[in-house]
Amino acid sequence: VPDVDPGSAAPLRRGRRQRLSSPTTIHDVARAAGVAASTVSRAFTNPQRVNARTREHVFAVAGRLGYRPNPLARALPSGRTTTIALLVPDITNPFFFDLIRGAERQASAAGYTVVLTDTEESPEVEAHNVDRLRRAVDGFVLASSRLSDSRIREIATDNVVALVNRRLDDVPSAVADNTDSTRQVVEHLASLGHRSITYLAGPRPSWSNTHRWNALRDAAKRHGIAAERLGPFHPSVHGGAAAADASIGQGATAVVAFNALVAIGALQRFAERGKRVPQDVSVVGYDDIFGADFSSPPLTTVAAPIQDVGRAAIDLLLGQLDRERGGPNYRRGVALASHLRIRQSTGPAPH
Amino acid sequence: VPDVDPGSAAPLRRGRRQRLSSPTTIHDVARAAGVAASTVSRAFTNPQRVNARTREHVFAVAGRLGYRPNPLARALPSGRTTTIALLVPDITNPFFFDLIRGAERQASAAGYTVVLTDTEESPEVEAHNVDRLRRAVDGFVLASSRLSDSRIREIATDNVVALVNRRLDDVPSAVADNTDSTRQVVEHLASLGHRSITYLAGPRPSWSNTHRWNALRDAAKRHGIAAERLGPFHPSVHGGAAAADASIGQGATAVVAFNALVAIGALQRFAERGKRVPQDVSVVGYDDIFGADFSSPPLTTVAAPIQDVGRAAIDLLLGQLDRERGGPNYRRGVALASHLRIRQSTGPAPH
DNA sequence: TTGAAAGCGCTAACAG
DNA sequence: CTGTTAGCGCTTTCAA
Repeated sequence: VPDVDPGSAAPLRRGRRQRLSSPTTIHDVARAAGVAASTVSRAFTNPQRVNARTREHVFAVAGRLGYRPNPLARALPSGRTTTIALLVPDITNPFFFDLIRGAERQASAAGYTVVLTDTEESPEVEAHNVDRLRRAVDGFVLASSRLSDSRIREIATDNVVALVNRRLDDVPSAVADNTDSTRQVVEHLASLGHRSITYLAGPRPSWSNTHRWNALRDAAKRHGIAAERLGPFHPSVHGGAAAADASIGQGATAVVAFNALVAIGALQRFAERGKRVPQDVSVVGYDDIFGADFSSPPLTTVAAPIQDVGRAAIDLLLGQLDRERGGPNYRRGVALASHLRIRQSTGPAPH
Repeated sequence: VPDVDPGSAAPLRRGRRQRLSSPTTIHDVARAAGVAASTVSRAFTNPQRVNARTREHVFAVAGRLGYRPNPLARALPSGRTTTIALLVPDITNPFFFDLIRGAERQASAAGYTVVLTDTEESPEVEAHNVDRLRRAVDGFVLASSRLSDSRIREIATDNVVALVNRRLDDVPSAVADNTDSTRQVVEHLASLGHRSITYLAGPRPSWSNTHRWNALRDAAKRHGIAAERLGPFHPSVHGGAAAADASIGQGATAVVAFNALVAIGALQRFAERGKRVPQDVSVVGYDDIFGADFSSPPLTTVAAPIQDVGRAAIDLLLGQLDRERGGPNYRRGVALASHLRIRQSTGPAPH
């Protein structure tokens, strides 16, 4: 690569981005190929509507010139950015890894880019991010949204939205259904002789939190077992420590934590406080995250096909996008079943 | 849920995005404020270059109309997207959480959006993602890139890039420096009576892998200790199982794993194979990830301020962007020191 | 300090 | 099947 053309003193570096050689445009290709710019455009966006020979010629020239369509310029007139925003409340929660990966893969497969933002458990940050990305994406996947129902409806009015782990009329959603798996949890604990279950609650705005608690309370009632609720606690290992202390104060023998982070935090705190798991207290957590299988002791969890949930959410979103363009594939929502995965943190009730 | 509004036959849904009321533009504001569109534009991008009174008036009108600048339209003429791409080789590796969060926070603080992509340990996917995002972002942060030096140089020629955990002349980078912490590892193991250390290698294209192995070999030599290398292994818990088996075959008494995922996988495999840690074999891993503190036994690790590394990488990138616009704050690179965090996976050499 | 005008690179009618 | 022509919403000279 020759360093600099000695003939040109100052030029070559005009424009605002000095070292970036100004990229090949549709016009460069058109000129070099001896066709109109619109033909080049069509060749790329609607190949079947241009003569096979000219099309191949255009592609050849474009390839030779290293032409790459500018996604921004493409998005402006069409309104379509082929970008999807994925909002999660806590990017450091391993629960979201698989969700993110599933969503990313499904989106990539469809030619979409996903921009990921961390809302840090704050409804305000979440709303602000939506606002900021509004015109830069084709739609939003709100995962475990902390926004109010009304705020979500509002957003869904003038944006394409799919929800994850949240149910709301008229807004498509992909959720992990914990109804049956929670029943399994209750029966598992009941069979071990537990007469009372303490739920360590997560964030109030979390739909999953309510869903899980309701399922637990109902199943417990059906089995004639007491169900208590403590919290809410921050959905992290730190929150788990607080939750453990609270449950000790309450004399719990079996706790079911809002999520595995809280459960793992509780496990650690129980150990510090001299409570043996599962001899003194049994611990169950939702979400079979990384680490749940090697905690001390390994954690009994409710496992959901979360990568599939991520995929489904993207499908729901793309379905709506297609519907807007007249496509038929639009679904109201999906619920994927989860199941109990028994490990060593649950055992017979004490006494 | 009412199925369909019976009152509206077909209308209400015109344009390509039916239910989206066409958003307020700069022209709407201009008209309503009785000024030229360019004045509205200036008011938002260069406030000090428009009369204070008109500026306030424009803002008032814009606020009343709910005007939001369209980032795409803004990016087209200016070439600036205020978006940064962050590429990581494995989004499910907890190591990257804090990196991502640090980068995200620093970027947001500067008004930038980050798009995150998972390259799944593949140089091809990585190169492809760069290519695809080329014109949609202002710059790239390549974290633990799996690309070759020459490919990275090539990319850095016509893109703004910052590297994480990779050193390369002329390309700014933020790295966790493991030189001193690796010396600490060697001295720690030596003081426990180990005479030989086995390194469980990570991906060949990983700079960290080479960096760590070199540091280990050098420190071992200085202490008159043997250093062996096994691998490469896939940088995951699965790779760790293979690594454990290999090290058992080799009779290792002290292993240092490329990363904590491999170390945790090895821990599990050692347990399955009846090897006690640390009585039979000591285990150390790089990266003090989520889970390292509650594995069985808790893992001795090399901990780095990885969130700060993420921040630094963004700073490096923004520094270059500013330099392109004439700003001075441009730095070649930063190296943040890491340190040994001793837990229970290391102990006296057997015999 | 402000307005008019010319694009940024691409898409999408509309003719031909 | 292909070319011409208008923009998409905004920025940015250039004059006034």
